[in-house]
Amino acid sequence: MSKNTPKAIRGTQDIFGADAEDFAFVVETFERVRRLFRFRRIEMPVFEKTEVFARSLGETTDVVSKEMYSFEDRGGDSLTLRPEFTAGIARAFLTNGWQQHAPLKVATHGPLFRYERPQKGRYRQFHQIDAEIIGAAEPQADVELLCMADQLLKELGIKGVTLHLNTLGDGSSREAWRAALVDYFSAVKGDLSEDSQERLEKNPLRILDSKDRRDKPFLADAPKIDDFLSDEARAFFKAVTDGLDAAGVKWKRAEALVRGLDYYRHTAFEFIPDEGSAAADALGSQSTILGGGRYDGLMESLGGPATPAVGWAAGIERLAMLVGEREEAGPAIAIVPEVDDDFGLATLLSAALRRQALNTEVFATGSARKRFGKAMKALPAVFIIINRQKVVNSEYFEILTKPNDRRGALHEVLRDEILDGIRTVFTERLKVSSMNMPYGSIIQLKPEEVLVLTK
RNA sequence: GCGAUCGUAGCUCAGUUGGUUAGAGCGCCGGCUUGUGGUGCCGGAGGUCGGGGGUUCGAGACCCCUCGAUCGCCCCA
Repeated sequence: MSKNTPKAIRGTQDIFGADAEDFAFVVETFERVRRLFRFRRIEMPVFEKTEVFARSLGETTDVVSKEMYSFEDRGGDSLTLRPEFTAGIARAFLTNGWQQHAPLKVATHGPLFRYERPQKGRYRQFHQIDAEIIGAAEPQADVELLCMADQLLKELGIKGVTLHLNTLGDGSSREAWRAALVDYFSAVKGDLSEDSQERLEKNPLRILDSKDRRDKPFLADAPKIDDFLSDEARAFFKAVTDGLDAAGVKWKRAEALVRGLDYYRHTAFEFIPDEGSAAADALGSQSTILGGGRYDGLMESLGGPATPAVGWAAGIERLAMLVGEREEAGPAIAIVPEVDDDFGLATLLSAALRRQALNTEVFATGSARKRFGKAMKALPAVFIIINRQKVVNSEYFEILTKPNDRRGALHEVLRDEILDGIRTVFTERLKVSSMNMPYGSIIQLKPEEVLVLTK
């Protein structure tokens, strides 16, 4: 590589091969589960006016104050690449009059941008799947959303992950709790870590999940949200947990679980790998794989009517790390024309087979030997080798259908389907009633038959 | 924004206390062998050792800066 070749931007990734398969598997599974739960697909712009994020997330949050990709466009407007989905969806809900569809269940996925230090499972351009229920104040909405998340993780085959659940109460409960925490921690401020002293000013709730040893002694006796919950908030949370129990979704109360962004109320949750699990190992310090909560305050911060809503998002890269290696599957059929003159016949066959919904790849570069070697490496279920033979004065073609023994067991079931497909192509084209074609059979075609085939 | 480790061919890595034309395996290209084929053998292309500066008779190795990667902290999915 020349030193003049531009490099990828820090924190971005080019995804290829097995990793790309993992990524696609996550997205495809999400799409399937989304339909099962009847969430409607939406597409959102990748950038918005900066104020969309500044007003909804809160000016003082780290995301807004130092992690946004903001720029001025040619018209002088301040725009920002979306650092999350929720704010943009809320904006769309308000500007498009989607109130008429409320309660509205929507889902989307795509890239997000945050100027952060890259590390394991964390990038500057990263990707999330996202689900939201807007305009539903009932705890049933929280339950349905969590059921969907739970089923998604199960269908992805991710094990050793637990739903950690908490309530932040309604607006007034949350404020009372926050004030009590500030009082409590201010009294011992000098003994707290520097980080937590700062959090005391900016985000006191966050002190609760501090990892610093100096903070730990004070955490157990800190004020609990449960002592500040209004009767309504308590009833709401109970309805959520009862619903989860009814649906068979396992959960664990996590009193220290809070949300960083200002707009959250009531339910807050994260799916976190169990300690010592393979999932925890694979993720390093990026422990949360799916997180969200209720954000009843958001719409008002954007100047809209009070609108209750609840949602979650999950990092696709993180999920992809947990779904296990998905190899790129080999082709069903590999076609190897031994000489270039037979490339036309190979093209004809591949086109016909693809129309039969059989994925097919043609190997036609290098010597016959190399062609076969490359076809081997692609691990097809079946080979079709086109071999031109000369016998005395006439020329004929041999078409050899050969199952791949190397991965025989894997393709056992597939083979019959594949050979059926090949048989169909030949019998239809040659207008013969049937064609015997067991594994390893050789079909000899005269030039005039090839002519019929290629017509 | 802070800290630690690292950066040699397309990939995975060797490269001894600084000492001649920087190596291997895999991959790629070509040839031979074999001849219903996945093997073996031979050959070839491909590196200003991330970039810049410095120390030295001499730097891939040492020092500084910078860029990037990885893993933590903060924050967060």
